[in-house]
Amino acid sequence: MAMTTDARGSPAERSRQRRERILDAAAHVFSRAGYRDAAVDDIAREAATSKGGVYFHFPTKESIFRELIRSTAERLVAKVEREVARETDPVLQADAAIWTVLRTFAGHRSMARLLLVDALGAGRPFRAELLRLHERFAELIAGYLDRAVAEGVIAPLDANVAGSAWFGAIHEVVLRWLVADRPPPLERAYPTLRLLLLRSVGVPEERLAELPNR
Amino acid sequence: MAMTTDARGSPAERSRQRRERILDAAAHVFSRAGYRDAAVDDIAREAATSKGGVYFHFPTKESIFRELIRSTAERLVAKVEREVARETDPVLQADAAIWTVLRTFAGHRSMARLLLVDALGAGRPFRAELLRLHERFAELIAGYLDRAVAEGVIAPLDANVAGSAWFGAIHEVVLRWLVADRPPPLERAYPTLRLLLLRSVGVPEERLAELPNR
DNA sequence: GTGTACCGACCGACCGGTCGGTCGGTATCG
DNA sequence: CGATACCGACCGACCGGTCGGTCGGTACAC
Repeated sequence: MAMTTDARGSPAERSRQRRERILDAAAHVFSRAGYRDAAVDDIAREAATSKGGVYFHFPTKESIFRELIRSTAERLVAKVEREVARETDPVLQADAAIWTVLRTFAGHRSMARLLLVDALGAGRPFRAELLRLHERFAELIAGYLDRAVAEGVIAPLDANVAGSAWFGAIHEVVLRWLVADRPPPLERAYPTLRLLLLRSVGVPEERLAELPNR
Repeated sequence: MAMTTDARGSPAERSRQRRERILDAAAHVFSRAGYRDAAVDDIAREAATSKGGVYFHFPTKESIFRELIRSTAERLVAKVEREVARETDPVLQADAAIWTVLRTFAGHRSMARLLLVDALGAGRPFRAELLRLHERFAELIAGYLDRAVAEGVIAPLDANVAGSAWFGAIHEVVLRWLVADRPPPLERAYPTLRLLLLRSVGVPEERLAELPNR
């Protein structure tokens, strides 16, 4: 009845799956131990393969981590942009972005750990990459704010600083949730955070009153 | 005329100076290479002493770093509290805190690097310590906000979330300044940041108009 | 004043462990 | 019989920490 081996699919397919298994294991190990303290041997063990097996699929330890970060961030950005695109009003777009980020992180705690915590302990090159990621999010936000200014919804402001500040505020709130012992649901911070952020750029109180409930 | 040796002061005094020299060198090396990549030999070389000399004054590499972080943070918190105490109005207090932090970091770039960037790459125990530091600052801010609420200057809000958000916003703006190639003066972000933060908690526009110029 | 005993400060060769990466080999499949 | 995938023993760089030893003072006796 049950197959005696799990040798399903073509060789190419099996190889792809193995690669994926290694990536999954790596995500696990990295977010448990941090980049430096995660040994390739640990990843190999958790992926039920060997160090040689890992190095067959990836040239370096660093490349595993990079790929993990890149694809994770990619998915998040895409998700945010998709949700934002469903709205046309800049205020609602900003709100949707905040909500999507919080909700996604809330549902993927270890992914969040990887992206926000571990990547920092990984040495120079990663920090640079991570900071570019920060920048990317900050610019995403700055873009929405600029459009809000252009449409006259809010008064002009330095969108770069505001983008960084928004990103930093969200980042820190998520970080606190990540490192707390038994944290309340992340979503609970949403109403306060949304109010703070929207008010900070001068969205008028009337607009704030008519925001959707979540 | 000039002394032929630089052997000034009592032995005890010389020892204290040496210790200080090592601490200075460590700050340098740590903020250049990050904790993990900073070898004790490097610190020794930069302090014009030897590894053994370093280990005479400090029990472990970790202890050097801890002392550096602790004393630096201590000084900053004390400075902020001193500046805040010169004001009585909660809004002006918050403004003074923001200004003090920005101005201090602006004047001590490598110190800021140490505190905000390197400490993160230093492994588990430091991250914990660093996060307690975040918490401390966030609570400092939350305290001011609570008082502002109590005095009826702003409407009630979740001061914990707001404290984290404020801290995160400031943190990120400073971080961006730290890692930029040739950044504009950090103080230039101050007007925007101050406006964002104070508005975010609902300080009325009239109050914002009467803030001091810097 | 000077010999002597002592001590804190400092030196740097060395040890031991860790870990990323390599390489010669083997198994499995088409 | 090749090629692809995989294995795991091994290498070597690196680095925190140790330890036996040196050296410049200082105190004190005489």
